[in-house]
Amino acid sequence: MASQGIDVPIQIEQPKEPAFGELALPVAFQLARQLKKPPRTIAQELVDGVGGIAGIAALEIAGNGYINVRLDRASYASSLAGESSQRAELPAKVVVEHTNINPNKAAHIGHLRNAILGDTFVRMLRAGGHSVEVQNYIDNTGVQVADVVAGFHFLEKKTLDEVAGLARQPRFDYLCWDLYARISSMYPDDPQAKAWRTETLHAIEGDDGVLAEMGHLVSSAIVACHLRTMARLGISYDVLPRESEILHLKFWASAFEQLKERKAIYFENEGKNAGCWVMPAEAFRDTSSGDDDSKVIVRSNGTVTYVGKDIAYQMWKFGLLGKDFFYRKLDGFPGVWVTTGKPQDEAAPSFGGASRVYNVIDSRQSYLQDVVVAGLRALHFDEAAKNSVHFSYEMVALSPRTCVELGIELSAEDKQRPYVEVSGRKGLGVKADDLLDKLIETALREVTSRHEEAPEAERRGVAIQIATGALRYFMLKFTRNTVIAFDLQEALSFEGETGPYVQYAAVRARSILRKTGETRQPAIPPETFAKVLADEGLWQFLLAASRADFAVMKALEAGEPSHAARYAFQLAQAFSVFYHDYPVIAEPDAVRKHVLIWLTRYFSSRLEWTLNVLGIPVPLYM
RNA sequence: GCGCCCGUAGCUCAGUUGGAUAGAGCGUUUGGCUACGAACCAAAAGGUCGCACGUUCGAGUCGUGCCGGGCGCACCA
Repeated sequence: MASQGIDVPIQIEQPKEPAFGELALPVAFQLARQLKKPPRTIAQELVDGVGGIAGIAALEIAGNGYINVRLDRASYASSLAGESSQRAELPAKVVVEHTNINPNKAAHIGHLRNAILGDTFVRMLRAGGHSVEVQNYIDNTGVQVADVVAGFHFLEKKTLDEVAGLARQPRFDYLCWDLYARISSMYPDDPQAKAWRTETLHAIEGDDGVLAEMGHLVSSAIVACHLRTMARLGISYDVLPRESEILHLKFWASAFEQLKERKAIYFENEGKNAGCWVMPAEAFRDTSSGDDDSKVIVRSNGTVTYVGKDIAYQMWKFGLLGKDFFYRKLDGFPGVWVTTGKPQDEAAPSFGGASRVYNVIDSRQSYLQDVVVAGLRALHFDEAAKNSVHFSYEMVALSPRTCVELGIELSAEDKQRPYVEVSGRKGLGVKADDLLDKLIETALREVTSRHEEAPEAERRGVAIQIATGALRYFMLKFTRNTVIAFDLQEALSFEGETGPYVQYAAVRARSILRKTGETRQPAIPPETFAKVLADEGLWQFLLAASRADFAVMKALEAGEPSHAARYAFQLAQAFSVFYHDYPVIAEPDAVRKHVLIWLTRYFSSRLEWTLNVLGIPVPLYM
């Protein structure tokens, strides 16, 4: 067989993505082995047999036996004219759940990474035509809320009214940040403080008395603070499922029955877990090494652990629990719904019931995420288990240099480390709002130095957009499994590989288009394209811009928002070169000028589309 | 002890699933503003891809073993 021609299917016969452009394929080497022929012979056969792809490409042999696909530039450019990035909406619903609001303190840089990564991925999913619902889990009954409440009540002797007064302050979360750190530092050597916490926790669990009421007050006030902080970055959520409702509506009871019935968990009679309901270790981990630590799901006192609640919640996300929350609109946040324990008058949309779920939680939680998925599998919800994705990312730590700048004292040991972990308990970290304020202030100085004449409010608006772009890009430029050693100077930079660099390209392109005065994309005949695009620089620029859709979808497939961000940067770089090398307005040749305007407009629309997916705004000027 | 992640230029990071001469940004040195705004561009210097075997036409990428660093492994969430 295969005595003449090639009968092995190869991808270049029908390229899925001609926009991938002029690329080299090592097919000759791959096929040479299968067909037991020299690579150069294979290459020649390919070129002879397959040349001419979809009428706009041709194959040619490179010097080393590789095969290049060459696009016909004029046809390719003409084919881009009517292109749009509209995609048919896919019927299946995707839920993206963040777990980043611990309603006990201000949001910090760790929360920012969670929110920006998750929000960008949501935008990518939507660009891909998926119907997406965004949730944020509110852990409003745990010890962390209890810590803050105990701090107000026992340590500061505040009454409910006094705390309510404080909660009306815009930066109430800052106050709790300090209080939380203060009371946490007391626990190691103050038994009384521990007793305060225990008492508060009981009160919150029983949902009774002043302490419980203070718990509601504190957690909802801090949730509002978080939502305001994230809104500054263009991030919002559709629904906030609260742990309190998971408890009160007895979500766990339903899950518990199913788990028992399917024998996914069992009652332990002996050993250290005696009296608990546990999930056997082999369900969620490889136990061949002899390590068989089972996971406690229900404690010996009859209460359910976090993982148990999370299994019930995960079932609900897939519509497999047989129960639902009640919902009400959240005051002050249009479009945001929150769960409640009682039926409401308002007609709420239907939440949950997804076919796929992404849980955006940092990689330290991977063990627990595995247990949750194992729970689904043990219940024979194999589809749901397969479609439960832990969208994990590494933590944000602080660079030692930044700790010094912030006046944080480091132990001799910490100074040796490459980075220092953020710790809410120690009050060690950079608050999200502080960072944003600092970015805005820096951006405003830059804007003012360039546009003194502009009104202050307008300059401020531009500065906010620049700050948003800088922060979002900074959090996205790292791949998910890279630990970010947060460096303040680096984050505050507006030069080089940064959000503002990309925004600047968009702004300059707009400026050219504004000055040329043309509002529509000029029609260019193929012969003109062929002539002008013979210029290698212009051709490469066009090719780069035409890859926007492909690059974003590729990033979506890889689950890496950083790839999309990096593409935007590379495209901006290509424009900077174009901008420098090809003066558009001053171009004397009218025909060539038309093509340059066409290119600028095409670039502008592709970059702005990409920036929109990344949640990075384009300022009026910079 | 077990599991997961990381080790690439002085620093911070990419590397499109095994392909051509390993790339960006920052920093350093040098050159470019009468503006489509220099938040930019051009050029130079800078690499034993932690180490060693292995797999194959081909390894930064896959396998095994070491070395170094980080994070998990609760009746906390």
